[in-house]
Amino acid sequence: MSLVETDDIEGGESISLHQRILSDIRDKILSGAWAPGHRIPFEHELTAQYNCSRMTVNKALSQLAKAGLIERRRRSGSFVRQPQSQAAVLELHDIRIEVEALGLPYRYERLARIKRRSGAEDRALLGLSAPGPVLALESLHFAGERPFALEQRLINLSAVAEAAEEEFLDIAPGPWLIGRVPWSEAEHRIRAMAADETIADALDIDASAPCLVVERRTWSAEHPVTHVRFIYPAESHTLVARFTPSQG
Amino acid sequence: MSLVETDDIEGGESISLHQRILSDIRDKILSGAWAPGHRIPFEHELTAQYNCSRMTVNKALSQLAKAGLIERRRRSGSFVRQPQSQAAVLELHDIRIEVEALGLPYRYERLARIKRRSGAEDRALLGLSAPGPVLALESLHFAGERPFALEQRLINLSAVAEAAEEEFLDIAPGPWLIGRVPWSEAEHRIRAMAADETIADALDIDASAPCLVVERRTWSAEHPVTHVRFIYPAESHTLVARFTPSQG
DNA sequence: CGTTTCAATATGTATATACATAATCGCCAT
DNA sequence: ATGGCGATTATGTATATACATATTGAAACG
Repeated sequence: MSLVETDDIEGGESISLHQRILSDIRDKILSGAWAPGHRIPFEHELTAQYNCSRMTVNKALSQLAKAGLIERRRRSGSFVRQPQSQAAVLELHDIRIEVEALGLPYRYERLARIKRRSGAEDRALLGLSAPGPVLALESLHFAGERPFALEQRLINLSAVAEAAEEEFLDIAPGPWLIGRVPWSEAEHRIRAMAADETIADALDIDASAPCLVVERRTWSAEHPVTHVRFIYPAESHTLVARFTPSQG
Repeated sequence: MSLVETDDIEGGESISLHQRILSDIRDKILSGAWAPGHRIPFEHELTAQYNCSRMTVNKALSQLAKAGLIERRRRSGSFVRQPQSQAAVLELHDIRIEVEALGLPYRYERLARIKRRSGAEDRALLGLSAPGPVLALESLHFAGERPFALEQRLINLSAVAEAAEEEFLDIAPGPWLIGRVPWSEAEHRIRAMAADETIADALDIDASAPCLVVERRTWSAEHPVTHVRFIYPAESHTLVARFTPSQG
């Protein structure tokens, strides 16, 4: 009814008001319209603007605060934070969940898919001793409009034959592999790197900008399954891992 | 109601009910008490258990869903999700051991040592709510002739009073703290960064060269102990972490 | 016997309200 | 002036309530 009537776009898109406030503000921040340090409207002002209750506004703002986009100060208001703090967890690395945890729409796009006989480099990455068929995939993960991560993956077709039949147009290789192939061991390598031209191009960042690189090799019962390299723009990504000694 | 009365340790720490529900459930899941697929209590059951309104329960569950720990299905209930955490193993690394493993001679050099009352930034890094004395240390770790890592550390003197008497000229803060302070929890943040001039100078690399930054916060029994930031030149360092799925 | 319909149920979203808490501003007294 | 103190203000948390929506299970129907 009159609740959703703040001029809808002609899509008739029926997203929740809460989502609408959230993305409105996020857009303002990410587009730079509201620079870091800028004070965003008070809850009661947003309440008036969107013609809704304070609880609804509050929930949206709390969410933005938890995502690290804004900082809230009692009696003073809410302020756009310095860009940082995109949080992710090292544990299982499902990019969709990472992105959605930030409250951003997730999108996946396959860039390339090549089936070939493994060369020396492929074998080194996968840890194979003998040549064999491999599938090389390159894809992009988006958070909203921006590229979030570039994925470069090798799949050992000797270990996962069914992958040869999959196009990976609609599903990312990570989720596809999970559940299909029980993994027994994995190794992460994490490092920093300057973006070369190809990477900078794909991620839409400056050439030689610093990137965080996470590589993972996975084995299943001694057989190499896959090698994947995720490349994140430095400013958009921080890995977070929390430990407690021994017992979980 | 017996649930709510666990009542405060003598810190008077009064966390919100919402936080309490959240961590209760998270603990159940992460400890394995509630396995993947398990149906967690309905909102109205939790409402009864915690003697609170549905909104409060709903907020907590929504948050868990957004974090990817549970999945919510209308009419059916909420269920623990599949991908259980692999206990992340990035051990607290000792730089001396890293360097010596490379077969290079290790050397440590303290650059600065300042005792001060914690400012806002110090408190943010350590996670302190009230001001108090802290020790700020800056040191360099060498591998052979070359700087291997720059260390910037804060020690909470309220938690580790003896550190105030130590000069840290001959022993690095890391090894000094280990063994003296049993830690109960740690959080790592890993990211890439371009070196600013100060860092480039200390590490003897080009300005704006990519660096790997590892930050760690450590707590002992709820008390913040130390915050440390290691900055490595990108080309000299890769973190390696190896997991085996935590059997459960 | 299969299909359609409908009511029951659990979650999703929103409202109005209330009181707590922290930070700030301005007033007042020294 | 100036240092302290109370009033004001914005956020933090919780409540009770309402209705929407998706899904399920069972009843009604052809």
